[in-house]
Amino acid sequence: MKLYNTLTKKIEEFIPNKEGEVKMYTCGPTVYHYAHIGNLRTYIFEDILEKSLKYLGYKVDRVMNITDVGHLTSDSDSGEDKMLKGAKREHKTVLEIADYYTEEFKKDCEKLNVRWPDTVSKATDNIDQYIKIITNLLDTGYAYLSGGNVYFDTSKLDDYYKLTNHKEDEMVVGVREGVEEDSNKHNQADFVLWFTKSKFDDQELKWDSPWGYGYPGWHIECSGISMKYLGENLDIHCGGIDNIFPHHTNEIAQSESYLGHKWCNFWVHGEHLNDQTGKMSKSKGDFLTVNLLESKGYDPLAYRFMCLNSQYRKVLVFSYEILDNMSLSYSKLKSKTLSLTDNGVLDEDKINYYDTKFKDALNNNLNTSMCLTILYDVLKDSSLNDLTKKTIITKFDEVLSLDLFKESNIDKNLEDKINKLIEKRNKYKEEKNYIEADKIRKEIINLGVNIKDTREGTKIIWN
RNA sequence: GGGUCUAUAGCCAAGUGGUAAGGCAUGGGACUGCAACUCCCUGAUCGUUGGUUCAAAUCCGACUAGGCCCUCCA
Repeated sequence: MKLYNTLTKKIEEFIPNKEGEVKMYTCGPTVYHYAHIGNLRTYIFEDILEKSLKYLGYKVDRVMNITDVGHLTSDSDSGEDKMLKGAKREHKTVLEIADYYTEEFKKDCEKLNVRWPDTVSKATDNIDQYIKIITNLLDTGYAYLSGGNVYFDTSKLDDYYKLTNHKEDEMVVGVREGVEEDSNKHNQADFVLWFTKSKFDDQELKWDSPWGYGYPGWHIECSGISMKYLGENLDIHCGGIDNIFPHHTNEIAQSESYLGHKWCNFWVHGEHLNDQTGKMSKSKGDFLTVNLLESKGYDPLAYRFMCLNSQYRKVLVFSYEILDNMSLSYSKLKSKTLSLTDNGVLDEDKINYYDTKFKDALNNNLNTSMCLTILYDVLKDSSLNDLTKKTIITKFDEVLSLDLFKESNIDKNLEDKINKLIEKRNKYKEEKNYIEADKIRKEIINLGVNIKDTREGTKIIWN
């Protein structure tokens, strides 16, 4: 499989450390608020990657963290803890907040058919692991104590910026507002591994450590959890593109210093979903959640379809115009797949032919847009019988996960009611009383469904 | 200022050197009492500009526009 590797800035052939097996780590959410659909885009991408690897025959072992402590609004000692901020906002404890939003995140994933990873671990469940790593980094001189906190010493590394090509001299400190420099640091780029001293004394979650009562920095959790569950050699590390710096840069620094060897060969990052003004964020403009889209009548899977129509490395811009367009495409596609029958005999040659094309598209840096084109090709191929089409597309949907053969939930009472109305309408139609017939049609449409007159009679079209 | 990515029809988008996939919309037609659904037909020389080449949307340079990162972020 060819994938773009942020580490080399090239599309490369993906080769795992152990043939046929992939150890994959993906950065999880900080559960202090609802996820917006931009956040979820990354999880959709990771889901597609995981399922593609499996489709191509790899055994995939995937781990994700849940950040429920330590993620500050800044990496200097001046930041506010995101979790704490969420708890204050809602007058709850940090743990209540974490549990609540973890569940909400899980629900969003279910709605988007994002598979929950095999191993999902909370940052607060692995404190001993972080302490083990930090102790080692202090022993080997990669870390130092200052002002009560433990820092990683980036000056010990020649290639700290290898993921970004940043040049330290050219870096602009405080590009963002509200970033204060931490005077305890020896170098500008150093980062905190363990806090015992924060300006925010009311930090709820703290643990004993060799350096005092405190809590871990944000970056150490991903390194710790990854190594605990996936070992010393990782094959793929994913995340949103914004994580490249500083989060992933710091993960590499601390992990490789700890291990004494290269840690992860492939870094794969998902591009953002932007709104028309640029980056989507929770603090600005519409807070687009899956729930919001649903309340406006959109199927969450139409959003998944929208993501698949693009490619994970391309900026995707959100607008309701585009979502409307994609919703329509999606429902048309689905009505086609749902109308496929079980008639015919399986054509193994054709199945293999399309399966190969589909795999080629996935192999090509997850060309999901091409995957959809192949899907349309299958539907249009007049040499294929329905059963063969259905078999091929069912396989595709293992990766695409668009529920292409899942009927929407039909309300039985509503169905009866509509059928009665249709009967009534047909009577009027026979009498050529089209005024009354149209009235009934309008009534049916007002119930939220459509009808279609066919040779076999009137059919209900469920939206 | 440094880094990084992008620029293809109204919209989404494929294309990785040989004369532009696909989807949605639009327009026309079939079907219909009219419609909806469905089906058929219908559109672009690829941001601008140099260069390499027999041949470039595809490679190289410049320019223009835009996104993101440079210690919140997916």
